[in-house]
Amino acid sequence: MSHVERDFAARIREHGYRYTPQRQLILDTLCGLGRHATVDEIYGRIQEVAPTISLATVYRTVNFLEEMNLVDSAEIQGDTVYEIAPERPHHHLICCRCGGVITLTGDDFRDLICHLEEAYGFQAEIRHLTLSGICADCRR
Amino acid sequence: MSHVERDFAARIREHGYRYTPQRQLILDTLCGLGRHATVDEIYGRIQEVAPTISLATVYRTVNFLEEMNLVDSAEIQGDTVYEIAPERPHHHLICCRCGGVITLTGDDFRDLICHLEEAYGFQAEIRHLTLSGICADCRR
DNA sequence: CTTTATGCAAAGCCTTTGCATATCT
DNA sequence: AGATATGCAAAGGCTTTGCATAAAG
Repeated sequence: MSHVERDFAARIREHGYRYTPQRQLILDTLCGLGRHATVDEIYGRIQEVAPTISLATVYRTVNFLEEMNLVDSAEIQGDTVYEIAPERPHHHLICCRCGGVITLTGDDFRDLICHLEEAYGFQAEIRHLTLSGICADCRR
Repeated sequence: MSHVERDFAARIREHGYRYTPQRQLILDTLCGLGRHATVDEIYGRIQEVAPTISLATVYRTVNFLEEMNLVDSAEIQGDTVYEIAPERPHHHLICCRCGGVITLTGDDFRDLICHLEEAYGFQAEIRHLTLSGICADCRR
């Protein structure tokens, strides 16, 4: 169990909730995947290890973990996907052609945010953005 | 019937499909609303005028119109919404607090697109983006 | 006339929920 | 002990689909 996982447990218990095997397993699965996953993907993976876990629990758990801010959700091409919430804001570039995902962890959006604030007084909260386009490989 | 509507008819017929009263009515409704609308909102409005139109037709029609590139869809706070596809790319800033929508029609994203291309070789296709944040009014 | 579109009703998904049981603190 | 979480099964909502009928070109 890494210190990251212990942080999960602490963050959950702080709020008076329980760190159950199911919640741990779902967090582990998402950590292991290291990418976006649908509820069905999570459920499938988990069934190999713990076949008694129910789909309802996966749904309840991802919603719960999202509320705890331990997990982020996004809508990608009609699917709702989940992933471990990164410490820092991050963003994804998704290639329409090959489906590849580029993850941005830097400040690529800082200028845009400043611009929107100056031009419209709008304080953009861009923590997890997904943009479509064509990646470098596919353009060749 | 404005010239815009005639364009719709032409665009549909060009592809060998038919410009039916139902399709016209749904396009009219979206034009009249001038904003995002859910299928239910469209259906509700239309029922006041043409109560015989079916919900299935509204679903089929918005999908059809989206395929014709006459209508855009977006996912806003869990709802799928539709609107007339603008000639030019445009974007929305949505205030988390008041729900207000600011529509951007300018080149606010040009710098960002250039940056992503330079930094990652990624050719972003940003035609209809929705960002969350807090609007100027609510910040006061 | 031929093909496409519609209305209706039924089926399909994905997701949530009620309730009894089990489990965590 | 007392509250929360789980599993199961059922219900809910939204969306799609099959089929016969109607209507557009």
